[in-house]
Amino acid sequence: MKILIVDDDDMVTESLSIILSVENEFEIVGQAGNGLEAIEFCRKNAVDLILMDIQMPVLDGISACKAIKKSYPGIKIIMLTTFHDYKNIHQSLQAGASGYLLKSDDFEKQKMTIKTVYAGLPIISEEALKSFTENKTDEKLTPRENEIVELIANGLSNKEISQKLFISEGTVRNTISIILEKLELRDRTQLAIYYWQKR
Amino acid sequence: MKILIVDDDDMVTESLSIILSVENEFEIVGQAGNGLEAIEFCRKNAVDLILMDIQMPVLDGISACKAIKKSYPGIKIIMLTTFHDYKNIHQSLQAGASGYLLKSDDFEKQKMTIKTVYAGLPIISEEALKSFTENKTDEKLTPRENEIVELIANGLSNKEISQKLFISEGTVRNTISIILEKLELRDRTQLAIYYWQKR
DNA sequence: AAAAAATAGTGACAAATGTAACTACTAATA
DNA sequence: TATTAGTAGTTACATTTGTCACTATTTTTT
Repeated sequence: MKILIVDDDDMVTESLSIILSVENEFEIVGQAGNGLEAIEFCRKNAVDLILMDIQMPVLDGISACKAIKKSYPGIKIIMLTTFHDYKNIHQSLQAGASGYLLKSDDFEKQKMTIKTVYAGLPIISEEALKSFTENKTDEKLTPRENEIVELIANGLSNKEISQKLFISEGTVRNTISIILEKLELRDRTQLAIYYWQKR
Repeated sequence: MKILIVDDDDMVTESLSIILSVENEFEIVGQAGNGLEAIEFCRKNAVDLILMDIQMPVLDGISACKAIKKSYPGIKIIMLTTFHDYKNIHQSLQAGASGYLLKSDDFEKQKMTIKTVYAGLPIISEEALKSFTENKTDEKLTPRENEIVELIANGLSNKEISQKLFISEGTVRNTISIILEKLELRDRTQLAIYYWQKR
């Protein structure tokens, strides 16, 4: 299995190369420092699978993933990152990634992930999966504020929220103002999107 | 690996038993016809992994998954279904399932999934993954309406939408009214939620 | 004990949103 | 060819939403 490792941190590409090349199945055919280099490499070399960082200079991993998948749909791509928010998972999957794993996952898991993806099954790491399912409270917000966020994210109007919580509509509006300011959002719709799409 | 198969359709449990027992690694220790039977079985027998249908009489798979995970967190559960909408995936993962596969997946993939989950990596089937990432156009809506839905789901205001599409704000408002009526929603926030959470 | 944070409220106001009732043009379809 | 569907528009109106400026309790923290 010809593997290309893409990460702007040489420490990461180097250590991954060493660890993975222990396995006979894996053949590290190249390393790239950003998305553009990865695309270049795929054009010139045979690659089966790419381990790709998300945050990189020049061209980020998600854009590179899109481009590579378009030109070479046969190449499997596993996103590799320390950030594991919902947004990145979602975007990566939309960009055509077959999986997602954390640099902090142990090596046995990483190897298993690579083999499984190569076998044609998409996979996400346990930690990444957690970010799908973990509860959506924001530590920047108070309990009451989080409660209201959840109601907004379920499509309730201010009047409905006030009735459900037995408080005045004015209070609901004030609280939402504070929430929006804290989260740097503009309106309840962006808040609902933030709730479901991000984190 | 001691496997319990839970499905109200005997055809499914039988055929899965036969196919999986070919593999020496797998030992089918039981079959159950609903969630309650599954819980009973786990109380009386040692089980490593459960293949669980979602839609079942008496007690559905998601509820059973929750209950079993609470009492026996060590048991891995893979949801098994013909329906693969986002809502079910999401609910299953929240209920503690480690994976999700379609009855229509080929047997090799199903075996791989079971082995991978047993190894501690959560996995979802390729088809299920598709439902995460597939494009979100609604066939009830016209192309233009879908375009506007997407912009709303990205948090844009009516003014921003009108500027982006070079049409008047009034037209945007009218179009949104039609969209809301078609989808039986009340406001743009519910529309954004519908876009991201459903389908 | 004082200060800060969380909760709840009011009134006024501006801006955004959604609805209704129409018109008008074009492209596709029966 | 007549009709329908899709797109785009206007005007008017009602409602909802969000902001601002304050007040007031209660709870928590320093």
